[in-house]
Amino acid sequence: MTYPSLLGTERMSYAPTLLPTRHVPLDSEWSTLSEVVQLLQYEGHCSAEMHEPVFRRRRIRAGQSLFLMGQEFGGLYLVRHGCMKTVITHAEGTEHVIAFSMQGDILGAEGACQHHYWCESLALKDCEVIRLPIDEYFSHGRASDGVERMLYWAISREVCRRQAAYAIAHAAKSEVRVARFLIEQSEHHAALGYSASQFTLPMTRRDIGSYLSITLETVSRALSSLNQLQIIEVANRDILIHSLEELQAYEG
Amino acid sequence: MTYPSLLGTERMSYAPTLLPTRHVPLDSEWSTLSEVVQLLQYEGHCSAEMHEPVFRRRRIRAGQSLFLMGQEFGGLYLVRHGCMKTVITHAEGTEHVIAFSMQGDILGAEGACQHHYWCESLALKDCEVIRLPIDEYFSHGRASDGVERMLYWAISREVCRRQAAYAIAHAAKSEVRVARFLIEQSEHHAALGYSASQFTLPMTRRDIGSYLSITLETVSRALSSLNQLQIIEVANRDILIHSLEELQAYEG
DNA sequence: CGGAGAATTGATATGTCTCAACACTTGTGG
DNA sequence: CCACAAGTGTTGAGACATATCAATTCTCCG
Repeated sequence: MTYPSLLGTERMSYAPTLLPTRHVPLDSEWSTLSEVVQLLQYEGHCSAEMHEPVFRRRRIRAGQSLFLMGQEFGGLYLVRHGCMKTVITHAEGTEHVIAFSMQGDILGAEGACQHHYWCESLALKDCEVIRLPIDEYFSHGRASDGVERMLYWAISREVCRRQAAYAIAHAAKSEVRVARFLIEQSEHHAALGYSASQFTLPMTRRDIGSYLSITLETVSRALSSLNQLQIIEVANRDILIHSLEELQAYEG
Repeated sequence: MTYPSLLGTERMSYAPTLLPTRHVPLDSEWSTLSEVVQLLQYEGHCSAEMHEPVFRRRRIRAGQSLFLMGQEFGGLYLVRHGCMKTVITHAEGTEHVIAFSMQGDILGAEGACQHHYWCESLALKDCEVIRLPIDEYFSHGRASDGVERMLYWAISREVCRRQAAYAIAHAAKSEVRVARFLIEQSEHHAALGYSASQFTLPMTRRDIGSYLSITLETVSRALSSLNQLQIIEVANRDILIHSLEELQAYEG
């Protein structure tokens, strides 16, 4: 039911990291605005320095949390490598997956209007994320160099993502939900330049089920069913989509 | 199945309306930044003029659309009076309600990172909305007077709302979904200074069902069930919550 | 190799959908 | 003002999909 590897969740301090200070920790690395713009696929303009290493990176090992529910807001995070899942834990202890994030995705957007994160983001595989200190931009009232606008643009993109996820999870039948989930994954991979027809899922059937509001057994059966229909080929977490058209047209 | 009153959907032109031009239409009215800040319950700072009438209002009669799916983005809208619903229409023609919005809520947030609205927002009752021309702020590269930041803050709040809606619609049992929906409505009313325990729903059972991914019959049965349990009292769209605690604790 | 979690598959239980009938509400026009 | 129509809401019976419980195999990792 629970993930034992989560027990080792580490916290971090949120010292200002907008610019490298005199004492740069040996294990830290920094990203440039240029890299951030590229990862976000942002097409707007930034007048700030593009090639200075000003955005701190952070590694998260599989199973570890980036931030916890209720934790003080410490900025957005941009996924550089790896795969994360974001969950809400209800009072009764039940976990609910609300998003899977990969390269170029934003984490923590729901904390930007609050002072706390509303959910927990944790790594499915070893990850590297870039901290985007929107909280510092916000509180320091910095000059308008286009960076803040880019960060808010990224947040508004998150609204679209959540909306799309909502639509996927609301399809009538479980097999259709699973089909649309696979399409979402496929498109996400394609957008990053990877194969749209062949990929390995980083999450368990239970996670997929939680995301789609169905049980893990139903996810498994749906995948087997789509497999038998020759629309996809499933081997554990390896997915091969034989016909994206059939998958998109699939309505049960 | 469909709403006949929607047929009369009117379109409007999106001429720049940031400042009143020489030809102010007789039927138009304008809101001040002060009013917008108050409606949004925004606590940040704006250095712009607070009491100039710069934000155009627009009336929408019950059943009419504010914007349609795929329509070119023309800014955010802030609800001043009335009640709206936002729907996605799928290729097959099925409608899916993704949000109900009332006073102080933002519409069109998903269009801010695109050039088009992704969904349709239409009035459940006669409404008045205020246009927030974030598109013009964005394209004109305006000075940093705090207004743009406020608009993006409003968008980030939308991420939280969508997330909350997601959690509500993902509860295991239909009665729990309906219970949580009522709690959401109650809290929304309370936040606006209205009664948390007594209110009239502006939407049909079908709309509620679409929002919660259940059928209208199931919504009706759930309400009847909660009524019989003495937790609430239902008479058509009039809701009286006898015990908010029991409603929150209700798990089937 | 052994153990724990992950995944598949089956049998049964249960909740929701579907189809249907009926009562209530609202708005319109004679 | 009433009759009527169309939409809204409630309730019931049966069909169907998914959840639940259970057994087995697979996979990964120490």
